Amino acid sequence: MRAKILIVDDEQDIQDILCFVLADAGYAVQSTGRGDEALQIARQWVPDIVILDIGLPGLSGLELCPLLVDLSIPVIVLSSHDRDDQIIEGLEVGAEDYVSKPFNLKELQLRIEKIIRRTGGGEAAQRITIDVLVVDLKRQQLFIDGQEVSLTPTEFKIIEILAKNAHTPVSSEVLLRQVWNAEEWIQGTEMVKVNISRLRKKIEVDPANPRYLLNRWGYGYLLTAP
Amino acid sequence: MRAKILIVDDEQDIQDILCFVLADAGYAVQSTGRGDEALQIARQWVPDIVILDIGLPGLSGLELCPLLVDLSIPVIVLSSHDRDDQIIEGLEVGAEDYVSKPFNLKELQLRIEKIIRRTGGGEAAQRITIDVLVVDLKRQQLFIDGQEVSLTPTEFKIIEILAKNAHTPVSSEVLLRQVWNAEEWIQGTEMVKVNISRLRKKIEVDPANPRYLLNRWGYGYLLTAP
DNA sequence: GCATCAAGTTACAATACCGTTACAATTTAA
DNA sequence: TTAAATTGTAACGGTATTGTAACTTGATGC
Repeated sequence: MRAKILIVDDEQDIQDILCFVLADAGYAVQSTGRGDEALQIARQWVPDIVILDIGLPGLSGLELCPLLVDLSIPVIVLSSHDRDDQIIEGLEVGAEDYVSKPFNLKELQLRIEKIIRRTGGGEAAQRITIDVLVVDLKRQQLFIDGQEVSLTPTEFKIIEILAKNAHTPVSSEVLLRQVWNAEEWIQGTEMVKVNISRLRKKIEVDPANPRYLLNRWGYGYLLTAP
Repeated sequence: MRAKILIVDDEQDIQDILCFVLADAGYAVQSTGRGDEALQIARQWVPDIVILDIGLPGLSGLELCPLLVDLSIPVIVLSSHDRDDQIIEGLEVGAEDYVSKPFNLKELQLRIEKIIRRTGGGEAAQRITIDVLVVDLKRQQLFIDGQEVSLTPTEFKIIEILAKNAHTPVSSEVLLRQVWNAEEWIQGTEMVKVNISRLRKKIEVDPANPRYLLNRWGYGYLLTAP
């Protein structure tokens, strides 16, 4: 899948240029000039990188940056060339990298590539995204449309296994083995049924007609998107 | 173990300043003005980071950089402010990061810390900032909103581990292992519970409804911001 | 339609986890 | 050495979670 980049800058010119160049370089790009909107997009779209102008009107870049870092999205901060202290501020609020304006496009691209290579290739997938569902394996959290849903340990284990096998059904037997470490089970699949039911109550709008956590009759359960 | 930094610059002044400042910041430092010598030191001493002036006489920085990258040592490139193309050259030969001369020392330090934290090399991350919480690892102090909170040694160890895993829950088992060096523990998690309780009394406004030091049922404790 | 089995729901009891308090043991500072 | 601070232990209560059972709903094949 193509890497997703979100551009946050109030200058329309810069938005346009970056959008064009980065889209041309093969990235999926979205852009906005407003901080609050950026946060919303970040939560729903979950970009791989955010390029953020620190001198943003409204919700300022300095405020926005740590929020993005909390979502474990790397941030490249843009700022004016002469303000030396802004570099430091930018790095202190947790930005992954810093580029000063007026910036060299090639430099920016190289820095983007570097981050993507690291976050994408380096460590084992920390989070799994299935449409609006985001499963953060490290933080043990589930997000739906950017909204956190609090799950109990067993519930999360189920979601984790289903997410790792997204779109394909997982049988109750496999779930029993993986979640409950049950090599042989005298009991039936009671626990699976009950926990699936509990899960649907939490993550589905209408638990009776699930949209994400589906069942394939005779095969098992699967996590998917509408 | 302290992180090791090798400084490669032909200007004696810069060598001296960097040596002094970085040694003061708690790093183990070596420096040289010659490219071939730098390579030799890198092979034998195996620094965690090399700070490399790209405009080096003899074996040039541009040639040296990829050799260091081959040794999987991250490189921060130093270069003159006005030469824009040097940034690109620097990044293209595999440098991890770039700082232009005349550089701001604080910026350089932050970039060093960032790389070290990522590569997991030496544990030289001096301070960890989580919103209004600042954990000073070197001085063993905790600040909340700039106000110092005095902690006992064990309390600080707990905060340190939680800070290093900011926003992600750490289980009692891990805490026991890391704080009390308990490979196997006959006792239960009593000490963890009690110490967390004591910590909350110190750092929370309302210990019964904590805002920073939270617990996620079944997962563990985490340090976060409201 | 009906028997059968998979799947969903509900309620309840057992359990695991967490927070607090008090007190003893230990270490540190004066 | 004494006093204070720190740390470990035990016990209790409250609450979230989990397993179990009974029952209902829905799908499938004859």
